[in-house]
This record gives sequence, C-alpha cells and structure tokens, in this order.
Amino acid sequence: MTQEPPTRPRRATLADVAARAGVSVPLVSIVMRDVPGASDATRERVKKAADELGYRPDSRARMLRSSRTQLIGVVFGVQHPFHGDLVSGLYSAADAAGYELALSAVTPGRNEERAVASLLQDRCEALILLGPTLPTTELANLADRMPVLVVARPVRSRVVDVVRTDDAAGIQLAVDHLAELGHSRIAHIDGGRAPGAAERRRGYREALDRHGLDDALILPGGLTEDDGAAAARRLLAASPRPTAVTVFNDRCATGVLDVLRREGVSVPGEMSVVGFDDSSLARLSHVALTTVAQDAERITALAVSRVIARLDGHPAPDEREQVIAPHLVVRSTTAPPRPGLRRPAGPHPACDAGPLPLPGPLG
Amino acid sequence: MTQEPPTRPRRATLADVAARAGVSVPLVSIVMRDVPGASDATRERVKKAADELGYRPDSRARMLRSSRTQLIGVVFGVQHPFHGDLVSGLYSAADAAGYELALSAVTPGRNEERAVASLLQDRCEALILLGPTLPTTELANLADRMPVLVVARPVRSRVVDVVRTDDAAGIQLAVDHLAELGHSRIAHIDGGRAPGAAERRRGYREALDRHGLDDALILPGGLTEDDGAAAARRLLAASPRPTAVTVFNDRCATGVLDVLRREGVSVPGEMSVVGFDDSSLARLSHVALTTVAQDAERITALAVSRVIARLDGHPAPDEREQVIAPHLVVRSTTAPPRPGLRRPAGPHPACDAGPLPLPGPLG
DNA sequence: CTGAAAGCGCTAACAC
DNA sequence: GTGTTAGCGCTTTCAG
Repeated sequence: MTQEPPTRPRRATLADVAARAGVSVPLVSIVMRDVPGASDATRERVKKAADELGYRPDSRARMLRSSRTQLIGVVFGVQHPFHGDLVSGLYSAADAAGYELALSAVTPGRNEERAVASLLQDRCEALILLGPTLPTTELANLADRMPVLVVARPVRSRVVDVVRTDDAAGIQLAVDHLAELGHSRIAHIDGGRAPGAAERRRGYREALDRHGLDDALILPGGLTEDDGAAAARRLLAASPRPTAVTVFNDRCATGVLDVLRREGVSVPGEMSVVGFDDSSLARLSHVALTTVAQDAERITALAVSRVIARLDGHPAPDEREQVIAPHLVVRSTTAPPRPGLRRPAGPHPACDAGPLPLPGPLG
Repeated sequence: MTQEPPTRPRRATLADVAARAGVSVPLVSIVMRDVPGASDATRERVKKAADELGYRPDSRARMLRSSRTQLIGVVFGVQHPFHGDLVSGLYSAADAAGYELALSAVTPGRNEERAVASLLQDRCEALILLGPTLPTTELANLADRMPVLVVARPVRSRVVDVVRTDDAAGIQLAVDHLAELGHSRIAHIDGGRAPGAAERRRGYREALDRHGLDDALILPGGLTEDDGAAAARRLLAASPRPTAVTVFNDRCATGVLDVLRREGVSVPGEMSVVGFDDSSLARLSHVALTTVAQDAERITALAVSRVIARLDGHPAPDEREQVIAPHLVVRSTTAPPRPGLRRPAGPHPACDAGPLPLPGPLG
C-alpha cells in the first residue's frame, strides 16, 4: 500500500482559471460574479475552465478586497432549542437578501464576549444576538461600531434594534383562553429576572383586570424544570387553589406538570397549564402542552431586513423595538375547570392511566 | 435630537497602530501575534496604541496572507440537541489547540451540500461533519481536497476519519444491566436504517447470546416519539410479554414510555426501559430515563486532535475509525422484573403515585 | 531589534 | 469586451 498523498493539490485560483481559459484575471472575476462585462463566448470558456479546475472562490480574499463583506454575525446558544428555530429562519432570510451568516455559539465554556469577539475579527458588517445577557453598556459599545440587533430580549436603548415577541400579549392570549374555558382562579408562575419575565407578569396582571378577575397570584418560578416543580408545590398549597396556571416557559411548565401528576392532580381536569415558547418539549405527544408560540419565521425575517436597512443607511425608524404578536397553540393541558374530585380524562392525561376516557373538551 | 452618525468610523488597521506608535507595520504585526522579534519597550508602546485605537486584527487578511488559516469547519444540525454538546466540546478542543471553528448549520431549508460549500469558500483546512447523511462518494470527494472527519456515523471508507460511540457496546451495557437485575425476556426496539441502528441491533443480539438468553425480540422502531409509540403497542402484544426493552434512542424511548403509561403498564415495575444518547430528554426529572450516554467530550477531543494530526501531516493510523466506549446512566426506568400485578414504586415512577418505595437495585 | 519590499486572491478603477 | 494597474490588511522574506 503506497503512502497517502502527503501534499494536497494547491487550490485553484482566479489566475489558474485565467491561464487555462486564456484570458485575464479580472475577466474571470467578472464571469464568476455573474456581472455584466464579458461576452457569452468568453463566459462559456471561463466557466468550463473553472469547472475543470474545481475552482472555488476564496471568500476571504473577496471580502478583503471589496469593502462590503455581506456578512451578518449571529450569536446563539447552542443548547437552546428555540435558537435553533431562529438560526434556521435567519439563514433563509439572509440568503434571500444575498447575505451570508457567520455563526458564533455560546457554550458552557464560551461566553458571549468571546462569541462576539470572534465575529468582530471576521469583519461582520452587523450583529444579531439571540437572547443575549450582555449588559446594555456592552451592547451600546458594540452598536457604536456596527448595527446591532437583539432578538428575544427587551433592551431599552436608543442604539440597538430589538425584535421580540410581544410577551405581554402572549400571556394575555393564555389568560383569555383560560377565562373563556371558564376559569376564574388563574395563577402565574414567573421567570424571575429572565428576559421577558417582567413583560409576562405585566401581561398576566392586565389580562386578569380585563376579565374582572382580581385575585392575581404570582408565584416565583424560573427557567428550569426544577423551578417549575418548586413553584407547583406552592401552587397546590394556595388557598383557594387556582384551577389554572400560566407558566413562564415550557421547560418550567414541564416541571409543573411533573409535580401535579405526582401529586395526583389531574391535568387538565383539576388544573389547566399553559406554557410559553412552543418548544419541542411542548410538542412531545406525551406532554402535549398548550402554549404560547413565538413566530420564529417572522422574527427572523424582520431581524434580517432591519439589519440590512441599517447597513444600507436607511434612517432609523421612530421605534427601535419591534414586537411580534405570538399565537396560542392549544393542546391537551387546558380544559374547563372541574371543581369536583372526579377526574375527567382530557385528550391526553398522561398519568390518568385509569379507564374511563371521556373525550371532548366539555364533559 | 441630532441625527445618528450615518458614517461609521473606519476600523483601525495595523498601519494606523504603526503610525500612532511611531513604528513600522511589520513590527506591530509581530507584537500583535506575540511572537519574538520586538523589544519590551516597543511591545508596550504598540499595545498601548492598539488599545487606544480599539484595534482588532482582521482574520480574513491574516488568513489570506499566511497559508494556514487555522480554521476547522464544522457542519452540525441546529435542531439536534446532541450536536449542541458536540459543538461545545469541539470549541474547547479547538481552542486548546490554537484553532478556530467555522460553524455551518444544517437546517430544514439548508442541506448539507450548502453547509459544506460555504465552509469550502471560507478556506477551512479541515472538515468535521456531525452525523452527516451525505453519500459516501461525496465524502470521499471532499476528503480528496482536505482532511474530513465524520462524527457519530459509521462510514466504511479508507479516506475519511470516523469518531463514534461504540453502539454495539452501548446496547450491551444496557442488556447487561437488565440481565443483572434479573430480566430474561428483553426486547429491542430498533432505529431502522438510522446511523448506528445496525450496530445496536447486533450488540443486542450478541449480549443476549452472552447471557444465554435466546428469545431475542427485535421490533421495528425509528427515531421519533411516534415510532416508539407504535413499537410499544407491538411490544405489549408480544407473548410472552418481555419485562424489559432497550430502545434505539431517547426520543423513541419517550414514545414507548408514553404508551406504557397510558396502557397502565407500570414502569419500571412491569416493564424496564433503557434509552440511548443521554439527551436532555432523558435527564428531565419526570422522564428520568435510564440510558446509554455518549461521551461527547472524549469524542470531540479525539475528533479535533485527529484532524490536526492530519493537517500536521502525521501518517494515517491503521484504523481510520475510532470507537468510543459509552457508559450507562441508571435512572428510574429500570428495576428488577415484577411478575405480579402489584406495582412497586421505583425511585421515580412518574405515574406510580402510590406509596411503598422499595429502593435498591435488587428486590 | 527594526524597516523596506513583496505578495496572499481577489475586485475596482481605468485604459484600450 | 478585454487587459492593465493598483491595493484591501496582513505576514513573510530579507536588509540593515
């Protein structure tokens, strides 16, 4: 067996293609970029030569030469499911606009500062940050150098753009849904100091007001399953016990569901639960969580177009923050309240393993 | 209110720093790269100037000039939770070795070809592909141009490196665990044609053989919750009914759990369940799935070091494939078999809300 | 230890 | 249409 080639063939350059096609380098450049300035015959010849050489343009040289890099930097949390949806949307939007994305992940061992720093070295023209925890002053610093757009975190600043879900409206949708089902004692498990938590608290209060329900009950929660579990125990201890609860996010709601089921509290019979995010968690058939869905596609489309508008020097709109309406996804954790002890089976009561399936939302 | 600055300050270059520090450009380069060739006094002065100007090196120009880019391209699935773990590990490993990562995501609207193509334009020196579905011939094509390493998919090829979990050994761990608990009727729900599925089937068969259990039962499964749900129904219909089952992955196992609980089959009392991946799903407190964990840290460390060895021209090792031993994470879905109808409570039987906890692996 | 010159691969100006 | 010239920001020779 001969040794594998220790020396790889040098990559073909424009000059190689030019030589092979018998034309000048700039002409090849013109052809490769599909811009006017070459005859069809030449185009043909050059493309053939490039093909034969397996030529691939060098984006770094290209970006170095032209002042525009057409690069948008994106900082995202590699562990965060919803960020996956957002990144997908950003790719499509950027692609449609002729921009490239430079991804930089935040991981347990790589903080936002580092993620941003690497993007700066890559000479991105703008930055899109997904749910950043960077202090506002840092964001402002960045915005001083380039357009910065924050997704999914409310930032009060005159220098960065923000695109986010209307958190308050989201919780209001949830409360409306529960109120329509007939619930009057609706609690809220909040997200503490997490991004959006304050808005969701406010939305909850306002919705209760609108429905003339005045016994608001806000329990301290958090972002994780465990936070939800702890809050659920307090929820059950409340007197009078609420018949429904809106929870800060799906993860937390999952923890709530867990405790409820362990305690033998039927969901949605004795307690209706609404989450937030419509994460993959909520969609699991055995969770089937009614939840408030964020419109990732719209959010990302707006984010990209806003950032590009900045790059094109369009004047700043009055409001630097754009809030996107969420929508409610009704699954199986919400139903009309059931004051009695009999546990009616909802479409999917995971732990009501007993017989008697009584389908239909209304008994 | 004055208008915001429509014209952003040009980024500082080496020349700017040089001018400010009163030295030549190359000298600044030497200082910025921390290589020998400058006096301490100069170093001090240059660094100060760079700082004041907010200088950031231009990675593109740097890579263009030096033949090495020190860039490793990574293709990953943005929706795949386990890829998140892998990306985290790759970052640490690459960082420690002085390499950068160029991330390129596969999304519903962006296939692997595109993800790879963008990486090629970025002049990565090597490619690491996470669970790719690219045909082997494509992989070989790529490997012709640069070192290519595939993670988490068995590829029989002499030209690409592979680092993956020992799938067969993983299932064997699961079967060993179940056999030790006293199970003799152990089924397997497989992953069809998914990467690793064949190996896991084989591991299951071999493990059964080793334990002298000859009634192997392999049920067609898949990767999703729904696949698991369907398989679980067949599992329950089997006669004699198995007392334990190993499942292709955690997602599928979740679907299995769901059906079991709905059908009133106690887990782990009447049926023990083992998953594969140790995904976040398995870790959820209300799922608490016993599962086979892949060692993401070791996998990524090996992947990076192998790829760098290639770049450094080290000779290819005999075996281009490296299989990493997984380990078992015992949670609450496995326990000794209970032939009777009484449902004993394991450490966490989400639906066995009854009392009597009988701890200890052996009854 | 420091500076001058050259050039990575490409594109933007100009000539012809 | 096509070729020539210049230079993006940086690193690499090589002189001094």
